Amino acid sequence: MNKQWFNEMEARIPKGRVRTRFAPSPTGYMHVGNLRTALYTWLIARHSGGDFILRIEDTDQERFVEGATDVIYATLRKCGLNWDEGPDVGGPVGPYVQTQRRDFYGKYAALLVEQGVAYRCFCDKERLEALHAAADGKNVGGYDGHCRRLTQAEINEKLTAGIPYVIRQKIPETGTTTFHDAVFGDITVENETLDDQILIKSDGLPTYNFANVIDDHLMGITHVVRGSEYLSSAPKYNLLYQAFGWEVPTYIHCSPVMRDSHNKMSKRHGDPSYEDLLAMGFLSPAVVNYVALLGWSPRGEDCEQEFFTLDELAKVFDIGGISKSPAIFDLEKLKYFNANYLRTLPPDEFFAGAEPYLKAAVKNPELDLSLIAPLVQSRCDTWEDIAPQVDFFDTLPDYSTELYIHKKMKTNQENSLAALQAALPVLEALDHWASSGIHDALINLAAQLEVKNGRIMWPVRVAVSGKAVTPGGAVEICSILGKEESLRRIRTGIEKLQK
RNA sequence: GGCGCGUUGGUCAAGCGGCUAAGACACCGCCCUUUCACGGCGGUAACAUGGGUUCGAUUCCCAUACGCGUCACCA
Repeated sequence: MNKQWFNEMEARIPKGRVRTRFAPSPTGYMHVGNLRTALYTWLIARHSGGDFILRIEDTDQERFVEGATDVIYATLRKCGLNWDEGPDVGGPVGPYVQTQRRDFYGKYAALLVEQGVAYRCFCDKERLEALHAAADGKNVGGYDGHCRRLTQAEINEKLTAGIPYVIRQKIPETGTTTFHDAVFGDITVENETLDDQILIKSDGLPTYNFANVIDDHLMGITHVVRGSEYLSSAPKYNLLYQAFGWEVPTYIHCSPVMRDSHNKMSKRHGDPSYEDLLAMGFLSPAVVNYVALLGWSPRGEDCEQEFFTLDELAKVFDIGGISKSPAIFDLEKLKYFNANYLRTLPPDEFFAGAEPYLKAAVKNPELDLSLIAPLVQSRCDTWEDIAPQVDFFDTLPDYSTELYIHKKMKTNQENSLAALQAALPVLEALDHWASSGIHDALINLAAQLEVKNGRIMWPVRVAVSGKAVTPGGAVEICSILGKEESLRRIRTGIEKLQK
């Protein structure tokens, strides 16, 4: 065995700083749970001024999906989760794609075989399936250790015969193994319940569990964030680290993000991915903010704060705030976050984001969209809420005169007709069409007629919008529509009411 | 089934032996107001169950129930 090579690998490992990694497999898209894992991983690194590394785990060739890595890159970028090392940017401990590291795993596995901590297994599929069938749900788990007992002569014989083999980890038959997790604490299991798991598959590629241990060590990873579904395979890692004499990183297992109390969020159920949420009109920072709070909460003096920028999160994020129990993804609460982000956007940024949605609903080039935008800024959960609110600017909907009836305003069809008939000449007389003038004219009219403002405002607003609920009031709408169109709509209202 | 993990209001959650058990979303009411929204104020609503330990348990321990995960040459 080439000792020199192992020493060189060790020498590359950066020491003395926090290093975390996000290690997705390119098998699908970025789901909310993945995003959260990436976020926590990034936050832990940034909190300590450490390194955040991107590693692609593509050891399952059957599940490889073309283009999936691009989605990962794009999502991470859009969220602001920048990485210091990765397949595209390189780094001191590359390569950062597992299939490009396949020789490494073989060498370390051979080392374990040499030490007697792992062994070659020549059992074929049929035998393993028979084993499974015999076990049939009984408490005898996994592999029976058949090839453990092969003599060296038998091994050599099979090797020269070219029989394909895997390399399995030799788990002690007695005793217990204790594994420590930063979220779940100490977990102790009986070794006899542990399976002699496969380290190297017969295609020569490592299994997830083995590749993880090797890569995390070789890349100097100090904190491993992953889903709690890996919790039960974690104790076996300790045995591996022990065998190599390596330091075990801090493990942080996170409970899943659920769609309801029984099921995880999943593409299969049609749950939205990060990309889907953006397409649904959500803002990336709002999604990130909300997702951060699904399974983590700030403690101490920040414990009542819920709005955080990425930088603020990096500052206050701590592992102790991660929750053990699963969290249900609540679209209503995401909407609340999004509405808040939308509202606090500077007006020009809001307009920039809203413009495409405004254009889709208001085609008339005469109308100034930049005047409509501020009207909807405090009235949207997502961008998608814009169009249905502003479409009346484009064309007056055919509405029922019932809309003129309002209990609190004390309006009905008759007095609305009168109000419109009174308002018409007053507005016609205005030669400068602007909010303040329109406002004063209508308020003065109300005063003159000795009625509450609403008695005039409500009918006018209904007449110019054809809706019971509108962004902005009569004055704003009239001013945006322009004199000619406003008067035309008021006349239409009068006609409708006269019928 | 074995093993592991979890369980505070409908939801996210604080709490880490002593509290009238925070806060947020949603919901309801009031105020503001020319509608709606925003904003302000207030309200309804929770420690899964049973045993211990303790002067005292949401908090510690043990059962039970329910839920989740895992028992692959998938990650």
